Amino acid sequence: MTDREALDYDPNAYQRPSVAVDLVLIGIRDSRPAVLLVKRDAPPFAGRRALPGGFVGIDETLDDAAARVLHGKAGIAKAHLEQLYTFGAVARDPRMRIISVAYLALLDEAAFAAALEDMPSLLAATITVPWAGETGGAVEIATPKGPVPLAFDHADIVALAMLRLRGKLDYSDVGFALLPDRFTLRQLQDVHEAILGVPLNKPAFRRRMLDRGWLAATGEREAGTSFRPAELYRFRTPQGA
Amino acid sequence: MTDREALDYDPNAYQRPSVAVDLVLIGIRDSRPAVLLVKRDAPPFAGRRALPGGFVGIDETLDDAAARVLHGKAGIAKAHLEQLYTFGAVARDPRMRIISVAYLALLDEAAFAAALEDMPSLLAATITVPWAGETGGAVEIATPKGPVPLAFDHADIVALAMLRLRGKLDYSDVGFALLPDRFTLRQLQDVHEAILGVPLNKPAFRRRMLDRGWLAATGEREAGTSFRPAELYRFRTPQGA
DNA sequence: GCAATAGTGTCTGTCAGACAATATAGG
DNA sequence: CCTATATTGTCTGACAGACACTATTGC
Repeated sequence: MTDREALDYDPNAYQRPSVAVDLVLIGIRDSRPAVLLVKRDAPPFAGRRALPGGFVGIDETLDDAAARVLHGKAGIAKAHLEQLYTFGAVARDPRMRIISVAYLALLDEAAFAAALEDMPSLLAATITVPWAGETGGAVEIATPKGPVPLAFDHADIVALAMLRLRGKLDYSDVGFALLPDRFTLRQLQDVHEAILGVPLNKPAFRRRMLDRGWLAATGEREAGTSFRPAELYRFRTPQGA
Repeated sequence: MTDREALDYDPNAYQRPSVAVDLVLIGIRDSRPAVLLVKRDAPPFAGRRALPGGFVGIDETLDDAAARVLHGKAGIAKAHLEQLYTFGAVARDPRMRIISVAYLALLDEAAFAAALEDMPSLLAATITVPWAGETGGAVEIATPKGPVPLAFDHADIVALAMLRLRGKLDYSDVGFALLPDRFTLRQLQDVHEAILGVPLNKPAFRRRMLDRGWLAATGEREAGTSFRPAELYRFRTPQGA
């Protein structure tokens, strides 16, 4: 029996990796996608920015660990959370073997701003996706002061998060997770344009969204405009399907 | 400092979960999707069928672990392998905490048959997906002798694999991973129909596939038919995009 | 020539993009 | 009335489904 085969029978005989979750907290700021980052105090990558993360407890599910990090490290009570991908390169953390389950977390503009307010240690950086079409290349993560290099393989994780977001935007409800409870069609279109990085045709967008049956008109109108106010809609989880 | 917070700072102070990979080996048999299963010898679920899997070594990546299981447990040298999802329910294995990274592996008909031949311990079971539209419900896994109950949460993993396969079929190259190097358009359509579970329109399917630019005509024809032989095509990885 | 399937042409409905016209709120 | 944006209407081109027709091979 080789060492490799022994792994199949006696997991206790071998060293186990640590398992962590890392969160890509995304919101829309000034019509651009942005991500919330923490600052690392200790080596490796001391001083660099990183995704909020934490180890998975032996008695907690991955989703629970993600929710705990969301609450503890970002001070956010509730957000759309979905598992993204699991990163398992051997040397992705130079200290020891850590396998990281990445989660995508989506915040509306108010929740994003509130998190920044409540946790001054957080930094918001805008994400720019070079229009590389399908294949997910690198993304630029920057503040007005300049680019923000990330620790570990976290830039890859953000890039994958944007790719996933783009892919799911049109056929799933992720777009609504970036908006408040009530929103106008223009706000919804702004979110889609920010994620996709391209302008969209207004009448076509309206038709498509309304025909999907996901929107319920509230009868209310937005306030505070100096022009014709738009109708407020609410996301309605699809019925029959 | 609470126990939870301590996890963030000292991973060695707490027990680590084991990490495994499980493979959903899918091929098309008799125009139906099928999966390759191993038989469990030891408890829990002794005697039941399960997905081939193994623990992840401390010095191997997740992809490497998946390739090792592919080779060792299924006797397959090469297949399309892609990470599917990571399952982390606390009690998914009653013995101990095992987090499993599920992989989707796609085999063409010959490779599927060869694996069955080479490893007599493998069982091929057909997968039937109830036409539940989008939301991924349960799938039926059965042989001609009857339904095959799976160990652990492996039935959920197979269900997710089918959902992913259906979702990616039309816009990615996964369909070609289920076919040999050279194939006819009819074979390609058969694969799509088997995965989607619905008949497709022949002229529209041909147009769509040829317009995508993924197919290269070989000039050769299939042999052994008693009627007009179809042209053989080869998958050509997209150029410009 | 016959059987059976490969491959093509054409019609039609659906739908997105483009463009423009109309509606409406505050000032 | 004027400004700025919401909302709607219409035209057009791209494309999928339906259906029928032609092509080709073995027998």
